[in-house]
Amino acid sequence: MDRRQRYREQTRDEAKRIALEQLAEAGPSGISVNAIAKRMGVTGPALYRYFANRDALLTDLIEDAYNDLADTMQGAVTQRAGHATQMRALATAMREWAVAQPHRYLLLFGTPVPGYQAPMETLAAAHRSMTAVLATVGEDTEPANRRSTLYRQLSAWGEKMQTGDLTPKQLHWGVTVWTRLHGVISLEITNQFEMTGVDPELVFKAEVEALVAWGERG
Amino acid sequence: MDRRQRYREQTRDEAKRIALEQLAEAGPSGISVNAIAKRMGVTGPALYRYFANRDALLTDLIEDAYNDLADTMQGAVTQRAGHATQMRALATAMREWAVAQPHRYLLLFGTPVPGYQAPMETLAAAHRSMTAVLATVGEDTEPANRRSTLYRQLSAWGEKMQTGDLTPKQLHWGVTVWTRLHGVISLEITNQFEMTGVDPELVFKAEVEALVAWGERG
DNA sequence: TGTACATCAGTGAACGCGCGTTCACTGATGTAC
DNA sequence: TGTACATCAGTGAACGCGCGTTCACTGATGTAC
Repeated sequence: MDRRQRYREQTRDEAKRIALEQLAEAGPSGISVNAIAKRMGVTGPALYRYFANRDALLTDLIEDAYNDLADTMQGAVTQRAGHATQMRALATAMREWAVAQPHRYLLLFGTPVPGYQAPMETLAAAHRSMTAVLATVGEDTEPANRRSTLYRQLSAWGEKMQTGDLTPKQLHWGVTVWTRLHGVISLEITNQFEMTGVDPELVFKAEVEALVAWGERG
Repeated sequence: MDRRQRYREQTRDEAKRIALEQLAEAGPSGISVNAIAKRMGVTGPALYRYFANRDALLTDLIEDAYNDLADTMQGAVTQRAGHATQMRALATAMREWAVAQPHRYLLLFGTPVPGYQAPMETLAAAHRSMTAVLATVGEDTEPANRRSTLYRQLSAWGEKMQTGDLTPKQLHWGVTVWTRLHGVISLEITNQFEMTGVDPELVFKAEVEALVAWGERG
């Protein structure tokens, strides 16, 4: 029977669900094995049947978040056609995901968890989001200045990521999309706009349109 | 005699210095009253003569960091002339400050410290950085679309901040400078560029030049 | 279908540790006459 | 200049709490003949 295995997965999922609630309420350092167990109606050591230790649990949460975000962004892009349309869909999907669950976004891109070293497994999941961004890239018409250090580094990165025939200029565009969207989103979900009375969503949309305009200019 | 008072300040400063070391090593949650006292060769309760409690200490660190960053940015801008030159100086100063002490930058703009509510005092310090950004703003020639929601909110914010005769468009420029610089800087100091092999400084410089070019276009 | 054995979930005690904060107290440093 | 008093820094014990993790053990669930 695999009833045991199904039960194992349910228990793991419940533990992670509660861990996410703790993350939302008290940040990464608020995630406690003992407290999770107590809320599951079980003693602390019981959870060590399901996670090697606290860090393993954290790794699971991080990997899940990367994958969830990447799925959301991929989904937004692949269901649409045209670079401008894809760009807007990607940006909206990314922001809405982050605003709906700021603690998960900050788990990935906020202050690094002290003493925690991300294992290799999470890297693959992280790459998938960048792939979605690169799907919104337009054509590259002008010949690039291949001699600049930045473009050489971008080329090397593109080869490592197997992005196929994307030029350094296109990769640079992808990076810029990423940093600009992150800039507005991260300031929004850390409440930095609060004291200004300015709606972060409007700032975000304006930034997206600036990107679209720039993208169409080539 | 004010020997006592000078001694008080020295003790406060030493406590804050050690707190910053803890912040660098173990994040905000790694700041511990007892551990600070121990490293000062004193018992835990002694520090309650100098700080009402742990949150008051945190508030001090945050206020200091805001003021330090604002001073750095103000200094970079006021010593130079010309919008493009000021823009480059401001951006460089901001990035170098953040890269030199990422834990302090993240204390201000990273994941909010759970359970900590920033008091009003820190707001004034926060505003000073934005003022430095707004000093790099160019002329506004075109008439703005004053009917948009974003521009109305920006106007209200400008009046509240007493920015004088800056137009909504110029305020929007200031916000955009802020979000774009923060986007690259925050991803750099959370090591998100590490796995790409791309030098964040080059990405940053390219972003600054894009801002300069946009600023000169008007 | 029934019995013997293996697997595994969960318990409870324990280890060693650190935390923020209060309180009554001692002893040193300053102030006023 | 000397003495009486007030101020203040720091101590040590205590409170109540939570943490991650280990270990030997019980009892239930599954598997093999």
